[in-house]
Amino acid sequence: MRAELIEAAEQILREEGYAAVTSRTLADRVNLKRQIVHYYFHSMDELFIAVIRRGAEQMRERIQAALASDEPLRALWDLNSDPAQASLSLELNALANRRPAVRAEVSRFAEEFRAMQAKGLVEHVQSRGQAQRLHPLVATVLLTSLSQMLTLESAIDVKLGHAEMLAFTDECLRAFAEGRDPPLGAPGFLAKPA
Amino acid sequence: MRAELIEAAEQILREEGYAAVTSRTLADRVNLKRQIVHYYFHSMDELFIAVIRRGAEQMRERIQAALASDEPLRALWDLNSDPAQASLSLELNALANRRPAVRAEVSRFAEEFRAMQAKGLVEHVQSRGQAQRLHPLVATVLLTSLSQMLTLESAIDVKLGHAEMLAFTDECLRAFAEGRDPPLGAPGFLAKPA
DNA sequence: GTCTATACTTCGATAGAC
DNA sequence: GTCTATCGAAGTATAGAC
Repeated sequence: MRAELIEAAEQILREEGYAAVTSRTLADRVNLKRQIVHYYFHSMDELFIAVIRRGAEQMRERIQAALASDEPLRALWDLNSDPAQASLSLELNALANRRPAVRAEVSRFAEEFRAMQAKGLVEHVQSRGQAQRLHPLVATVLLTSLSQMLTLESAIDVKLGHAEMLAFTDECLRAFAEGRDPPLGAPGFLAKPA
Repeated sequence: MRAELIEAAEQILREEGYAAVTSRTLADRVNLKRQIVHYYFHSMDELFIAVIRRGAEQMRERIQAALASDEPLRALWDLNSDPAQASLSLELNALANRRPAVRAEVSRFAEEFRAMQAKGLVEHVQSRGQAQRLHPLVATVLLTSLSQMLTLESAIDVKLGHAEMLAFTDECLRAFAEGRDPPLGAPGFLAKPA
């Protein structure tokens, strides 16, 4: 039941925002009375932290899978472009802004995942026998910021420049995968082609 | 009084999030009773839309000022890195996600400002007698996404990679201003150096 | 314009029956 | 474990006095 409540909370968080996560909306999803929430969680803070920790475990696995794929850069781009992932991330950030107890958890995991991605990219470049070019943390920040921002804008019908940006990104990812230099005026990303 | 309420709403939106913008917190800021909000605005949607339109006018002026400066690219970066601007933008996005009436306004202005910045960058490059390289919309999306995301992360104590990203960006902006090619592995941004 | 008064809803949280 | 009952606080909104 506790697990079901956490799952329901994550869904509501994604679909309707943190303001909609209340004891009532939660209990409705599991077809129980709203007091049940307080039985499993002493406070809403505790519930949110449980959601974060569970989400973090899943995210850790997804990042590892992406880094283990043939094209880690593109897999990470796709992962961060997942609308569910992006809106969950947005809501948790907004929540972190107003709940100190939540902030500590969110920033801890955010930094863990950033470090993880950067480390994975370094190893990928090394495994291809290439030299590092762009700082791995810079590449990671670029990748996650752009993909998440584009996804969030799409959710509110902002689309000007998206086609151009996606085409640009795709060309960069393709060039990197094939060991070519990126197009003129584009980020050279991680590695220097052989 | 109407103007004061709009100003108060914007402040609360920035400082405490959209969930904190209620008739009570608003009225407290202007030292009146909470019913006053309903006298000036028929609904909360109407209030939010008034906030958006007023904010949009200011944003329009700031973008124009940035584009008219010596270093438009850097001025735009600084503008989007303003914590007040970034968190207001985040809250309006979150609000737009849940209030359809708000969404239409937000996406309209977001696209207007994006087009405005892109057009300004094109004119700047032309005035320097340079050839276009990176698509102006791509440059605009890159600029705003990165600066806003970094600012938002700072607000929740996420800082891993920020120093590297800022140093990288600064070097790109400097190279562009001085008509040099950007550092290896970096975005070439807008123009091809003479 | 601003107030008091009020209606109705929802929130988080606790106490105690079963 | 899940329920009923209840609390105090806060939310949007309306009616009507001054």
